[in-house]
Amino acid sequence: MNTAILLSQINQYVTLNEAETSYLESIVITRSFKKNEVIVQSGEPARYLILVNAGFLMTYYTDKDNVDHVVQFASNGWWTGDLYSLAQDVPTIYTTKALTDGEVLLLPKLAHNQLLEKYTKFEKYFRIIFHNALIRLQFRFIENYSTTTEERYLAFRARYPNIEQHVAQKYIASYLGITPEFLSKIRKKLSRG
Amino acid sequence: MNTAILLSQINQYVTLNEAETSYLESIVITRSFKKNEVIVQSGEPARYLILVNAGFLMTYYTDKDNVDHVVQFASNGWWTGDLYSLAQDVPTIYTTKALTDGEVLLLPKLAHNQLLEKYTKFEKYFRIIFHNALIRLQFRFIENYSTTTEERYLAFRARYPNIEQHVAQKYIASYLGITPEFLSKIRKKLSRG
DNA sequence: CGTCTATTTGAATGTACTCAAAAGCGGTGG
DNA sequence: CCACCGCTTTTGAGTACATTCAAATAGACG
Repeated sequence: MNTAILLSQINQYVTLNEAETSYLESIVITRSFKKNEVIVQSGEPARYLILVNAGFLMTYYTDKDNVDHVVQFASNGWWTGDLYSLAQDVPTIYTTKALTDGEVLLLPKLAHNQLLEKYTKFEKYFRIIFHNALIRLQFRFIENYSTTTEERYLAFRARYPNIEQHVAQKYIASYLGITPEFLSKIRKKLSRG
Repeated sequence: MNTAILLSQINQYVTLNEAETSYLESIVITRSFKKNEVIVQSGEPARYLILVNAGFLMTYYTDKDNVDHVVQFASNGWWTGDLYSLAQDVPTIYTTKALTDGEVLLLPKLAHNQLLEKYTKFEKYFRIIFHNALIRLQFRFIENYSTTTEERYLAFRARYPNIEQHVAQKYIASYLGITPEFLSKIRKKLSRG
């Protein structure tokens, strides 16, 4: 089992001893996936926190008019998973799908809770992880209010240069909150100007 | 010093013993404020996590074109403060201002760090707080993509019925990400139809 | 090669914005 | 207590950004 990425992720913020490391390794599940495979299906309760070990994933939700909206692209070292569904045991509205072949580590809900209870170091780790995720989401939020769509597309390309090659433009449009047609027009404008 | 709200806030998620309670009480600072007073000024590094004890606050940031965008209204029992500025010691882009007379409890940055180190129960508490804040922000995010502006205004009114009376319409418009003129037109339409 | 899906292009439409002016409202001083 | 001042809200006209719908073109993959 390849937990190197998980451990280096965690050791950025806390220093795990042997007991903590081996306990963690004993409870995570490795799962490999193929391109286009669905890792988490909306409508079912979320069961895992997911860490991407290799490859690319995207997560989208389906609104009441049956339109998909991409909310996250995830690669190497990124956590994903529906915290709300995990906490409340309600069906998740998110679907997570593979953009490439790859591998994830699954941390089952129950194991996660036990981990927090058994070693407070993981309380600290997840406190920091949630803290950082909150800051990033706040940043994305205010970016939406103070930049044009064109600027946001350029920022996206700058921030995730290696994602664009794996994902259809319509999903990038969805992530940016615009239609594929309009993204196509922005790209045309940029290539001319 | 009135720490009742703080303690009941925290005891929703963890159970503090006497040592933890009295330590916490020894490090928070009470500060009362008047309507229109600025609690935190953008441009300076954030120094406190802030819990509202009484009254209403709003937090907004000022973008590169000098336009204000309201990001949060806070009342009784709500935390506020710029996590990024606190963590990185950079100037905050947010200004926090009083909408009414009231009182806040201030948790200084250093005291917060000491609290986390000294009692791991607070790691758990803040892990949960950040976790919940993240879920709420994710929800707000997807709401923006899948509802009309009119629906968002109605949802806002339903969610914060007691805030509308304290705050100028232009700030609600700002919170919703629209111009005051457009909110006025939405309201006219709603009152007719 | 053919089929299916993604992307591009264009025309018509709609949603929200800008700018300007009028009306409403609250607080302050005479 | 009322009149005035400054700020907020309303209203309207014109405009810009982004959407919808439809059709043409390009690409991917069996």
